[in-house]
Amino acid sequence: MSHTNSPSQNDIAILAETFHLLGEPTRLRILFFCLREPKSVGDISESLDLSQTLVSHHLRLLRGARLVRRERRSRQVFYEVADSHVSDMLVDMVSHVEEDAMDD
Amino acid sequence: MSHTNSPSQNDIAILAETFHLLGEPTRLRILFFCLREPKSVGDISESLDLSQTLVSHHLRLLRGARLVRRERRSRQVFYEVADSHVSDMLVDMVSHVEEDAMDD
DNA sequence: ACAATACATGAACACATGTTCATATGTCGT
DNA sequence: ACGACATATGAACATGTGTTCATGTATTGT
Repeated sequence: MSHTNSPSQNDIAILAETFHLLGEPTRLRILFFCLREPKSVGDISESLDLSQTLVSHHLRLLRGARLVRRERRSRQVFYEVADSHVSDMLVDMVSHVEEDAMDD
Repeated sequence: MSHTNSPSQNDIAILAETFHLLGEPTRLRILFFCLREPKSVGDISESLDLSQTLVSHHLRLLRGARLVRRERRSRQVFYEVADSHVSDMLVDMVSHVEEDAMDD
């Protein structure tokens, strides 16, 4: 049974909110950085060359939409892409983009 | 061979631009409306209850990112989701969202 | 050529948002 | 308890963006 009917008003809202959060280079970089394993805020900040404050702000938004998980380890806080739905989604989108790039 | 390396700087930019365009309820509604078959601007405008001007503006952005195609038929202009990459992407995202909704 | 239909474009405005600065909160070692 | 380290929060600012209004362009029929 293939899905031909249009998504509900609520689905649209959730989709839009999700896409909106993903539609920002800095946030995307953060997400891909902690796609495979949990990364500390400091690690993200240094590795991506972003201010700690900025990283925290973005992580808060991502966590609000349940795109990342939080885990405390003593003084540091580690973030990781929330679940396989999200990571699959991101990986799928990369393949789409890379395939599209070949069409030019 | 599964894809574990992070996307290039350029991929990030394209991804972000794409997600950004999708992260808007009005644009998403337009996209899903002309997902299966070409729809005229007037049809989109009436069916989704949006001003014709607004629809045109959004379609311009969507076309700029090659998310929709244009086709003239005499006086009317029809738009359709550009290709199967884009439509698959949209359909996949809907399933992700609907599956996630079950987890609550 | 003119009017009418269908769509596109540009300016303008209100509003949202990414970033920075300053500061607060939490956690560990001593 | 205190200082140091790691992260979070709030205000403020500049910039971006969705929407509307007014107007322009293209196509068809007469």
